[in-house]
Amino acid sequence: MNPSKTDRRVRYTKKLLSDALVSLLQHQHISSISVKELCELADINRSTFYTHYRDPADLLSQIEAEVYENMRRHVEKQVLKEGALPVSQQMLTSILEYAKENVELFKALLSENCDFAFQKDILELSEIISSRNNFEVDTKVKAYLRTFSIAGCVSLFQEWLKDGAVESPESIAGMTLRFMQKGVAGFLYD
Amino acid sequence: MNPSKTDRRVRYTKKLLSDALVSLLQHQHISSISVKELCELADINRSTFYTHYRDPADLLSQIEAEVYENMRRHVEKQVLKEGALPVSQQMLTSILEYAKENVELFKALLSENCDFAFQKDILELSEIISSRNNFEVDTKVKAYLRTFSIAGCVSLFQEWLKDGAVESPESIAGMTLRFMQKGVAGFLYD
DNA sequence: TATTATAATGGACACTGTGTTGGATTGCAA
DNA sequence: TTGCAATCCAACACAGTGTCCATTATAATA
Repeated sequence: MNPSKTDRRVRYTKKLLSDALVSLLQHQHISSISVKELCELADINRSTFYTHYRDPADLLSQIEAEVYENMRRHVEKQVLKEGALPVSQQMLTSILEYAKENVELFKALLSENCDFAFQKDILELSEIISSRNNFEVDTKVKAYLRTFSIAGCVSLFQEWLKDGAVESPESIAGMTLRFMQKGVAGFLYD
Repeated sequence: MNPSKTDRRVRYTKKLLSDALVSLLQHQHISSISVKELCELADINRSTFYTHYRDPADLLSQIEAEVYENMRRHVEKQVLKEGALPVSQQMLTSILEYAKENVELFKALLSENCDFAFQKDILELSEIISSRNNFEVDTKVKAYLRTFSIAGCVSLFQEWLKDGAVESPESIAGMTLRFMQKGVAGFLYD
């Protein structure tokens, strides 16, 4: 299908490099990862790396784009099912299930070791989802609220993943929505 | 007072290097900042840098420690004044005023270009402040709530600073507390 | 002010990672 | 089987690193 991936060798090489990068990102920031160590871990020749990517950040952005695309499809499917405008329990659960199936990957992409492009994508995605939520208010305050909520969400997910994603996606989704909608209040009286 | 700072030359050198680092941190991640470019910007000899710091991250952690100490004192003074346990409007306002007086510095320390040590310090500080808030509940949920709230806070502050800190510290403090306490609800009906 | 201690400078060193090249080798696809 | 593209491998000049040491400049203080 994808012309750049017809050759099995290419696919294999890219997979090895991606896996190696995700693995390194568990402990190091993207800008401190050298091409050399990445290639050694992936057991790929350094020259080969350069035939596919400009540098590790380039590889990262391609991984991000791919995962984002998967998430967008996930969300779209969910929207079709429910026609949901505000973020629903089901929507969030579905996303978290996908994350749980790819723990290491999501841990890496959401962590401080990445360039936050992924988090910015999520912010964008959330704007698309709730864009029709147009109660007319000061847009600046609205922007602050969105920033507050999404950052809170993402950090909560991070912690969940870091601790091994033991709780069910459902319960995390429910908790997150309560925090978003009611803050501390939603925590106390429930 | 501080024996390591008796010599004026040392103080001056350290100041130049700190300023240069904060300036570079506006646009680059700490782990991508080279000693060379840092010294060129500060107009300090590279050898001199090494007599004071191990690497740029070392310098950063010293800056962080100093700012954190200032913040801790700030908070303590406020606690004495009010004996406040939950974070109060005054407490937050006071912190934000301090941040506004040092915009570039706080932008750098809170940004994605730092190692998050500072944000972790803030999390710790918040735990100290609200430690006596011991309504007995599932501590895991409580931990998630704290993560959610602090991350939201920090991101909101980041955005405020990035846009030039035009709003008053009071209004930002008020908004933040409403978000924390009531979430979206606190935004809608007010 | 003159003296002394020490901080900063500037140049040199070996070392490591970078990005590129050209040629040899491997293995996919048709 | 053959042709072609992907991978490997060795070598290259170049950048930044961290550590010297001799020299210069300047702060502290007698």
